[in-house]
Amino acid sequence: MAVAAKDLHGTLDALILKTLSWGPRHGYAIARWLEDTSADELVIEEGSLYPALYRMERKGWIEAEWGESELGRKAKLYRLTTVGRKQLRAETEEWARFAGAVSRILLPA
Amino acid sequence: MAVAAKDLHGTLDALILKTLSWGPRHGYAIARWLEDTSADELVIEEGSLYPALYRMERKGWIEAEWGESELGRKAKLYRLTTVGRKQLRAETEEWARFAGAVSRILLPA
DNA sequence: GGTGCTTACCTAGTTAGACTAGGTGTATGC
DNA sequence: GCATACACCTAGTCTAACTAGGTAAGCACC
Repeated sequence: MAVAAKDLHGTLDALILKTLSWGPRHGYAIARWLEDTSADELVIEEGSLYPALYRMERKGWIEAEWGESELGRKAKLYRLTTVGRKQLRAETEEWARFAGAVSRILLPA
Repeated sequence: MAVAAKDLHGTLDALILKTLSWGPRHGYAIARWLEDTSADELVIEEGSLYPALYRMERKGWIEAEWGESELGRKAKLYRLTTVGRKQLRAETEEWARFAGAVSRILLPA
């Protein structure tokens, strides 16, 4: 059984932005999608998720609106802004460079 | 020009352990080696490095001994312990899983 | 001999992100 | 009636890395 990463090490924002790049989603669904897509290798704690969403909303990367989930429940739907899309590109690039550099040192060629 | 990563996001310990796996080195040389090897994509701040070395010494991953640098200066030489070597394997594996999961989500296939 | 650069180490205090550990309320299934 | 899943929220803590300093020795240079 895959032991999940304990710490998202600064990648949470990028992961959320990427999730929303596929279309608007509510918080709970973002967490579920990331966990499913990573085969539970990433675990998104709610105590990390919701503060991150506020942070990103304040920064203008995402916008929220109350609506309904697929199951008909009250849910806060988030979607990417133009600034957020730009931010996603920047963070993706930064991740590629960082992860590449670390991997070249840590992992066998 | 490569803009260096601002934050090592929890990889510093693994990077130090890996550096020492090639043989004993003093703190300053560890930083130089990592920066050179990553073509300056990783920057090791001294305010991060020395506290990390203490942390790792306390945990028994590395051992220190005063000696001389290649240039004949007083320097504290660190080397991996058996526990540290085991820790390096664990952290490398953890990094591979984590970076893989994040990359599969963020980066285009 | 003074000035500046590099080597080498160290530390106090701050920041930021994710965490733990709780809480609310609604709906569904048994 | 009770447990579980859905969906959101928050206070407080932890940790790693950061900024921004400092010490000291050796070297080159004029």
